[in-house]
Order: sequence, then C-alpha cells, then structure tokens
Amino acid sequence: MEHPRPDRLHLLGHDPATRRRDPHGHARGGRSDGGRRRGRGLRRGPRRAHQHRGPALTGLPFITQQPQRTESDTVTDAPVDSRPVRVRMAPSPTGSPHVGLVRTALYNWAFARHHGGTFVFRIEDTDTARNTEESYDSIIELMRWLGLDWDEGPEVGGPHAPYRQSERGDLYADALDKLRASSFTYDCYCNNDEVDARRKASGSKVMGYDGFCRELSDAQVAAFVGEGRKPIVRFRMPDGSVSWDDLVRGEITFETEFVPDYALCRANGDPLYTLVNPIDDALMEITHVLRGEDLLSSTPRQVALYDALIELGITDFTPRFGHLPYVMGEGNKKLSKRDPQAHALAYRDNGFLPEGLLNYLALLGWAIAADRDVFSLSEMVDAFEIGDVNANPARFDLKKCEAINASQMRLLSVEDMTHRALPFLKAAGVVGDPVHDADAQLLELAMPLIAERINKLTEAPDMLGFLFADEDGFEVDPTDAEKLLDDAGKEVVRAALDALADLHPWSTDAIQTALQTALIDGLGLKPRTAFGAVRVAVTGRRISPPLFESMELLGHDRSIGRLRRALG
RNA sequence: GCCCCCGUCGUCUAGCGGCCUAGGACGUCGCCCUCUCACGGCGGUAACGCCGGUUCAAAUCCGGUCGGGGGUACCA
Repeated sequence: MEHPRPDRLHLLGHDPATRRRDPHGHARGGRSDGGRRRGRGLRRGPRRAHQHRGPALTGLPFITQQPQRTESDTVTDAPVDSRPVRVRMAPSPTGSPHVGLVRTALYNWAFARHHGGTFVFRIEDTDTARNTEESYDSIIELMRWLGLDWDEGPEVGGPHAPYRQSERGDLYADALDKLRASSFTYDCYCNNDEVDARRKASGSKVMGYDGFCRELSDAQVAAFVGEGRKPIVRFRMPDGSVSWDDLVRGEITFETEFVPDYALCRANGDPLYTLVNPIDDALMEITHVLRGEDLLSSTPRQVALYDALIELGITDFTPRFGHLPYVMGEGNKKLSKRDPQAHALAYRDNGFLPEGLLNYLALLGWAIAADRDVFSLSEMVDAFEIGDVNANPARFDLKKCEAINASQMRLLSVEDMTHRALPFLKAAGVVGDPVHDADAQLLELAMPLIAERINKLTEAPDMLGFLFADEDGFEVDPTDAEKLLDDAGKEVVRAALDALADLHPWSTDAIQTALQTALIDGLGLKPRTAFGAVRVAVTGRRISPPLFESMELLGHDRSIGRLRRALG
C-alpha cells in the first residue's frame, strides 16, 4: 500500500510475453519438449517416454545436471538437485491418523533414507478450530510404533525448531510483511458476495477470485478503509503458465488464467496454509515435496510463490514436487476417515506388525520387483526410487494387507514374536504383568506351537489362553462343547481318560500313541472325531495348537482333570 | 461448467517398441499335506476401456474419445 509497486515482471527482469514460470527450465506451456534435455532429476527412467526423452539418469542421489534456462530467465535459484535431500511429512493433527498419512510418511522416509538425506517431521496445526492434542499424540505414537524415525521435528528438535506451526507465528508474520511490501501481493477488500456477483455478471468459466483489487487507486483503498473493511493479502498470480516436472507424473502445466489470485492470510491476520506450508518448506530448506495428489492443484500457486520468495531472499531454490496417488476405499472414493480401515493405529491394536502394515502400504503405488512383494524396510530403502511410484490411485485391500502381515509374521523369530505378542497376552489377562517366571517358561515352550499358525498377534491369546488358565478359571467354549462334547463325544473323552490316566512318561509321543491306540485303533474312530472331542475338553476350543504337544505342556494332572471335568 | 490428474486380471502391480499365446501377489475355485486351525505345496480362473494414427512390429509412442478421481475457499 504505502510501498511502490513495481511491475513484478519488470522487477524480475522478464519480458512479460516470454516469461516462463517453470523454475526448472521447461518449455512453457507444452508437454512436448522436442527432444531437449531437461532436468529429470531423481526420476529413474523414461517411464513415460513422451515426457522424458532425456537420457536415463539412474537413481543418483544428487543429479547435478542443470536444466537449461532461456536468456530471459534470470532467477538465480540454486539447483535443488545438487543439494542434500531434505524431505518432510507435515500432517495436520485433526482426528485419528489415516493410513494414507502412513503411506505418505513411508515414501518420504524411504526417499530420505535412500538418498542419505534428512527426514523432517512438522506439525501443521494452524487451524486451531480443528486441531487436537489427542490427535497430535496419536500421530507421534503412530510414527514411533511404525519405526519411521525423524531427524528433525517435534520431540527431537533440530536446527529449524520449532516444528509446530502454532509456535512459528513470528516467522509467518515476517514473511507476510516482506511479501506485502512487494508487488507480489496486494491487499484485497472484497467480500465473497461481491466476488460471486461479479463472476456471475461476467459469465466467466473460471471460479474463484477475479483480481478486482489488483490495481486499486489510493482513493478506492481509502474508501474501503473508510467503510471499516479489513483487507486480506492476496498473491498476484503471474501471467502465462506455470509448470513443473512432477517426480511421479512428469511435466504438468497450468495456465495461470485458471489459477486465481489466492489468499495468504485471513482478514484478522492469521496466516493460511497457502502461506505457511511453502514458507516452512522454504525455511526448512525442503528439497523434495512428496505429498498427496489432492495438493496437486495448489502446486502452481506454490511454484509461483517460490519465485517471489526467491526474489525476496527468503530462499534460493524451488523444491521438486511429487504427487502421490490416493489410497482409495470401497467403491471409487478416497478412503474416508469414517471407514474403520482408515485408522492406522487400529492396525496395531488389531495385532498387525508395523512391518506388515508398512510392507502392504508400500505396495500401494510402488513395487520392489516384478515377482516379489514381501520385503523389509531396509530392502525398501535400498530399492526405493520416487520415479518408480505409480501415478494411479490404489484401493486399500484389507485381505491382502492381512496376507502380507502374515508373511511378515512368518519372518519373525519365535523369540521376537513372543516379545511382540506379550502386550496382547497381558491385555487379555493370559499372563500377568509382570510375567511370572513360570509363565515365561511356559510361554517359551508354547510359542513355537503357534508361531507358524497365527497371522496376527491378537490370535496369540486366543490360542494360548487354555495353557495359562488355572483350573478354576478354565472355560470351555459353549458352542464347541455343544458340537463336540455330545454323548458320543463324552464316550470318546472317557476312553481317552482311561488311556491316559496312568500314562508315563507324559510326553507328546506317548500321548499320541496312547490315544491313537485307544481311540483310532480301539474304537475305530476317525482321527477328526476322536481328537476333536479331546481337544475341546482339554483346550476348551475346537481350534487350538497341536493337541498332543498342548497336553504335554499342560501336564498330566491338569490334562486329566480337564478330561474328567468334561464328563461332568 | 472450467482446470488438472489417472486408465493392464475382482484388487495391488510387472511391463520403458520385438523377450507378451501379458509375469507375480492377494482373492477366488480345485487338489495335496493333515489331530483342529493355520502354515506349506500343486493346479485352475481372470486384464491391456474404446477408436484412429505412427511403425516391418504397439499394452508400450501420438491424437481423439469414453470412463473415474480431484480442484475450483479468508480449509488443509
């Protein structure tokens, strides 16, 4: 307002007619580059050959190849591709964290680790109306559970602290002041109704702000102020087009006539996402922005804003952008927070391994190899290339997620699985907390029986409960009892009792031989019927670990006791 | 409406002009193993949205079309 407003393009030394908006030197407005070399940066291969005619630059962490600029392009931003990689995850703490967030976090993390870069964690909590501390806590908890460690961020600090936007107000105010003092922005006094009315009257196809306040005279400003209007600050979108070489989609171009001037803050001065997100990325020197495809359409605004930030000396380069596909739910809708499958922490509570969830989520848009889909995090780090990420949305399939989790369970040692199952066993009351020595010993013997047959940790208490239950607390599943401990079943149990009462030694083999002789050979029963009845009597369930081993662990007296008890 | 993104089995994907009568995984179906459950093993099922063009050759490149999704805020 009080500052002079040099023509922005003039200020940049550009000819308005030829100014290209793309910071990486791509041909303006076109997808075809006529065979020119271009800054393909970290993209791996010519995935879409029509978009990438340059030589394949295979996965080098720091590509120094510089896109060529035209003579009119004098912006001196440093080459982002020659900088050490810095990526970030920037969730808003609203509600319970979503599996889509986990996938985004994972790709960012894997990208950082693959390139030996820095993974920054930042909390975007500027929307005080929607943010909650619970949500913040659960995001932290989630990241810790997953093992996606961050190098800078909440709880760990770092050179760009603080990492919660709610504590960075001064930084935004400062940036906003600088922006406002330039011609990159202007104060806007319009209200929504006025904008709508003008849009309607003009019959424009483009929605959004129409630039009415772009060139207000001092008298007009005085009049608005006189009415008591408070301005917001709008970013002045440049003429022409904005394009960038998207890390997962190739070159994307927007004509800026379809990208209206946008608000950077509220009338009360509160900064908006449109400002704080790029400001933080700039201040934190983020080199690669990997985020959901829902932000795709706000990218031309950010790219344009970056030009301004560079000009104002707030940063000296524009990051590369990569837009990750959605994680979809049932039907063709984005997996909604309403969907129980969406809640990331629920997978922990339901007995999934972090390895399982992460492995599955990695598969939603990326593949480690043509014929493999079970892998470790470190294998992923070795292999992960952002250019290999698929651009098309993926549907979340719980069945496959469970199958991948099961595969990861198979990879655990029995000791490890015991360790991981322990919280679930404690929570179910199967073992005490702390665990008694006797229980710990029993557990050590029992886990091998189930380690190969459970697909989630929550199955451990179900399978092992009978072993740890004292005889007063031991219960038989009523449905299973009704089915298998009918009169015929009780006959079987009686025969088993006779065969086992004086059995010595009490070993798996001896038990098996004794029962086989008495029930299969003696009574001529089918193994299924014979052992089924005994199983329910001894373990309380139709489904259990292997019967003879289970009985050995249970011991002679308790086994016999349960057989007696089944007879009523 | 306008802008942008996306389009290979039911689902996730491999595919980078000839290795493709399109590979793997999950699901599903059948069989084997078997004391239940699970694991494991074997086999079957099933896809390049459509139309043009380029090429000796197209799932792959180009154009169009249709379909799906997202955006179009003083939300993020």
